[in-house]
Amino acid sequence: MTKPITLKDIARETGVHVSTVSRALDNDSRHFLTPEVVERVRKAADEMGYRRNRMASSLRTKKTMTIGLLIPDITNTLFPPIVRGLERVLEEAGYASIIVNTDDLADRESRLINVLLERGVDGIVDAAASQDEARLKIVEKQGLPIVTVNRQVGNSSIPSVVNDDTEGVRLALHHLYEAGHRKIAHIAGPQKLSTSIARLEAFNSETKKLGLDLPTSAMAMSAHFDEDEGQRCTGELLDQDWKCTAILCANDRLALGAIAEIRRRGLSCPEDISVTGFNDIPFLDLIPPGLTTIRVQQEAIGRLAAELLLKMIKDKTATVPRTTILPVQLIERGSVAPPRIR
Amino acid sequence: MTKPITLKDIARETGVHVSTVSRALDNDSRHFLTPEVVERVRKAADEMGYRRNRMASSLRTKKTMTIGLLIPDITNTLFPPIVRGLERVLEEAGYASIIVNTDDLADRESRLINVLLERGVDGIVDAAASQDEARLKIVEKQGLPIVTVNRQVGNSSIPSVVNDDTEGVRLALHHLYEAGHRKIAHIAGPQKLSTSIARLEAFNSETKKLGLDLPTSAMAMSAHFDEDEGQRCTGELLDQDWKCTAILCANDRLALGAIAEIRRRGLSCPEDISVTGFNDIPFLDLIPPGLTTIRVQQEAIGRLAAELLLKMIKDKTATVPRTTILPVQLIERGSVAPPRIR
DNA sequence: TTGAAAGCGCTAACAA
DNA sequence: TTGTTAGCGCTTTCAA
Repeated sequence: MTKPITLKDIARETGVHVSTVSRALDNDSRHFLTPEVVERVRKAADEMGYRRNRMASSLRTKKTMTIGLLIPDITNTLFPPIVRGLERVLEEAGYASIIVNTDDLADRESRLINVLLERGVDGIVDAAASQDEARLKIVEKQGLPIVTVNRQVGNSSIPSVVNDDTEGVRLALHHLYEAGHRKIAHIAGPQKLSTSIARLEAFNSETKKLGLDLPTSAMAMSAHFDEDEGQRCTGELLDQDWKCTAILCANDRLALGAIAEIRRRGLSCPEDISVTGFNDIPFLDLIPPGLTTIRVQQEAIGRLAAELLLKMIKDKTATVPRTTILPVQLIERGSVAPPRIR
Repeated sequence: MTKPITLKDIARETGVHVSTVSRALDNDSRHFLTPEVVERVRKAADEMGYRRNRMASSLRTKKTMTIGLLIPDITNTLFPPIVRGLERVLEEAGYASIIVNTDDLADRESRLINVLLERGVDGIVDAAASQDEARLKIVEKQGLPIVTVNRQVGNSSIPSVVNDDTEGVRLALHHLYEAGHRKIAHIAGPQKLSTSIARLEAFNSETKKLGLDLPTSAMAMSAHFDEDEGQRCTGELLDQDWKCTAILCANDRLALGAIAEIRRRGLSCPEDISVTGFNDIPFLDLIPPGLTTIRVQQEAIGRLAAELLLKMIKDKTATVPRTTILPVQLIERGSVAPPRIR
């Protein structure tokens, strides 16, 4: 129960003024001092077990060396890699991060942004951005650097680092097309998320380019990115008269649900119906028939976002790219086969 | 780019002293004031968009309303549920959390504890505890509340919230025994972690109680909790003269590796060799043959740890249970069958 | 019930 | 090169 050592304590011990101690301990100002003093102070600080009180220094410098990270849900395997990527570069630069889970709930988002603001974060990385940018405008108005990752906010000017959703859908679609599929359905994600919107749009425009004439009922709308919704939407798709031979899903969990529903109906994937996913979450290779999917670079997204944010923090007037798009990759496994002739 | 409103601003606006404003905004002191003043101040604060500067208040009160969370690796699916459980109860109580990843590296652990200490966290939840308690002693000596979760530190007095590792092993072992297995091997986890140690000890004592006479080579030691090590250890087990009919693995990922290696050798699970895991990570039900495992309550662990920590923060002299053990549950799937008669 | 004043620990002008 | 001084925004005695 020893109480923390302060600069004052070290000053008393070494016989110099606190400001001298402060300078000796600050790498940017130590060169103002004689090496002997610096040495003496540092040694004393070390021996006394000094630890800088960042609250106090933040109060003076207006920098907390902390950034805020908004994510929808840390238990969703999509996000931890982003967190790691972020922390890798932030930690290096001396920043810590406060992570909050919004559950994709608007009121939670507002409340949690406030939590971050109260704690004086130097910047925000938003992996939980909704399409409503009102809340983020508040942040921008404070002059606080912010970047969204994985998702973008409508047509706002907030910089974002995202996956190439369009290319991913194109890749999956062409893969199905080349396997011989013409009647391809799409299970879209929740339309309040930019990723879902982008993927649905890509699906529409690419199928058109391919000359596929799909009924509107070829698109099923999921309410959540989960297995249950994948299952429900697949049911919808299979119940109608128009019969698809393949389902391109907006993410892996929807695809897993799709495969489950296909099986439940006594059909099989890929023999009766081919399925593709998006994201390439862990363990997909172990789950039969092996989901063919689009691999995204989540950790890279985190790293790039951190670098962008750091740049914005260092120079508030820095010009940063409005959108950084990361390449995606088709991962072929067992869930796609030529359509059955029928 | 508006700069933050301070108490001073509100004081000027409402014509009262800053200390009055402070009191009006503090639920514990507002009753000293006339309701009219409170009302007037609060209204002004609201309209002006006041947001408390927690750095400043922390400096005075020595409370940051922030707790630190040490985890080995957020991308390991075992930990996010703990984080959620923690945050659920901490957020409720007005606390935010700083999460750091130690990668189970001793020097990172020290450095990151220091990061948390510099930021003046009010308490620490350590889900990355190693067996070396030296680093945590520093924390305790500061009088800073700390609790370990999932793991315990040797025979220290630091409170912990853990799963019932012993019971879990007993459950899995008896399940195998009842299926007819007598030659049961164990793939142990890294012996620097308390969970691994506890599970290995339980394996030893329970097999003894059951009267199984196992050679020491029935125990393979993994260096990491991952698939590769599971595979390597299984190779070791299968290469020797003593032939096991079942492998009890210290966690699910080791078990997944074990199954892979069994298959690679042209054998099959559970027909030739039965396998059990520990933790019940997501998607296990979708991976054939369906790993029989022990389900642990990670989110509950997080919640309980948070409640414990809060109690310790509120009352530094509070007596808290040294160990809180959560019940575990056997989840039967397809990876266990009677041994082949041979 | 409100105000005045001090100070948390630190940094940064300014002075010497 | 070092010391002096002021003050970041807040809370909390003490006094009125």
